[in-house]
Amino acid sequence: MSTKTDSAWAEHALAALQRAGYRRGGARTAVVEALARHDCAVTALDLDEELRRRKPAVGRASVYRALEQLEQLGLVQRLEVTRGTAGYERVEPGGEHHHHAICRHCGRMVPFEDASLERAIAKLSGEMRFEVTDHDVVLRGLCERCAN
Amino acid sequence: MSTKTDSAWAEHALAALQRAGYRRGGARTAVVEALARHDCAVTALDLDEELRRRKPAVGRASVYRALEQLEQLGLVQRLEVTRGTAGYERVEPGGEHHHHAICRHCGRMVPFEDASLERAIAKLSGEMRFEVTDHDVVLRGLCERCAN
DNA sequence: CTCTTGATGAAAATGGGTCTCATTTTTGAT
DNA sequence: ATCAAAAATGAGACCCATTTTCATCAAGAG
Repeated sequence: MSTKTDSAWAEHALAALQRAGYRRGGARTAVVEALARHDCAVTALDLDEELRRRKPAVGRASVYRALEQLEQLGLVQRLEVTRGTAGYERVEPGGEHHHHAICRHCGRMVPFEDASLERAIAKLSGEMRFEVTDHDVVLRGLCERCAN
Repeated sequence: MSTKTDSAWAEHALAALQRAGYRRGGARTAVVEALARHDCAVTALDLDEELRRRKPAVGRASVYRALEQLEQLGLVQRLEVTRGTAGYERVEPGGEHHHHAICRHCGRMVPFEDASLERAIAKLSGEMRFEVTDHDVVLRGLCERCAN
């Protein structure tokens, strides 16, 4: 969970996109680079605003398109951060990932990871008559600050 | 998971609402009864459509209001069924609940429950500096039919 | 270099979900 | 039972995240 740009992920993602048959495009690349700069879920509109003002401005449609493609390829994870708005964050190639506890009151997201949780899900996925490719766990409640 | 109306839950919910200080109201009661008739997540708009045409028609605002109040009291569980639309389903008084595997392709929801998963989440909730009141687990992938 | 096709952005369209407000019910107090 | 205060309700306007449209541009095959 460093705070600097995860250029390793960016390269990984760009390569995967090319491999998937997508052409090289400025907008999509900009979205990938922006995601590489964020350590936790970002809203599509946040990215849009962030990329709108750039030499060649990136359009909102391109942001959404890129996010969808990245999600499809398993390069980013999508989750609902507040009623009606989704957040996106990169998925590390290794497979390790975290989940989130979201405060009902202030919206703060607290990331966490837990091996036994993952184990339970993996076991379950194998036993079900359903081809599980992804999973999402969201804990809801009150964060430390809002608990009072 | 019977297919007939769960009137026990309806009574439970109505009582809880009253206990919470809400007055008796036709619209809210209608929403509770409608939820009691569904065994798995229903969309707010589905409920709206279902209740709109009734002796005293129920308005959309009332449906959303009732659902929010019910969710607040832990009587119903909310989950994102498709991009941008939430589904609601009753929570049995006992505390036992199920989660869902949602098909990326056809949207079908397959409910499931797993004790070790719940155990992992409970343990985690206790260890975190966060007051967890609810949790959501969603598995995504392809259902039996769409897997081919 | 040229052509085909994917990529892009601006703007309009969608569509859940929320808000407002005038009106009707509930319910505690009289 | 009667009343007034407060809550509940429904229609419709409104909001806002996301999607679609479409005209234009650029990437890459040949």
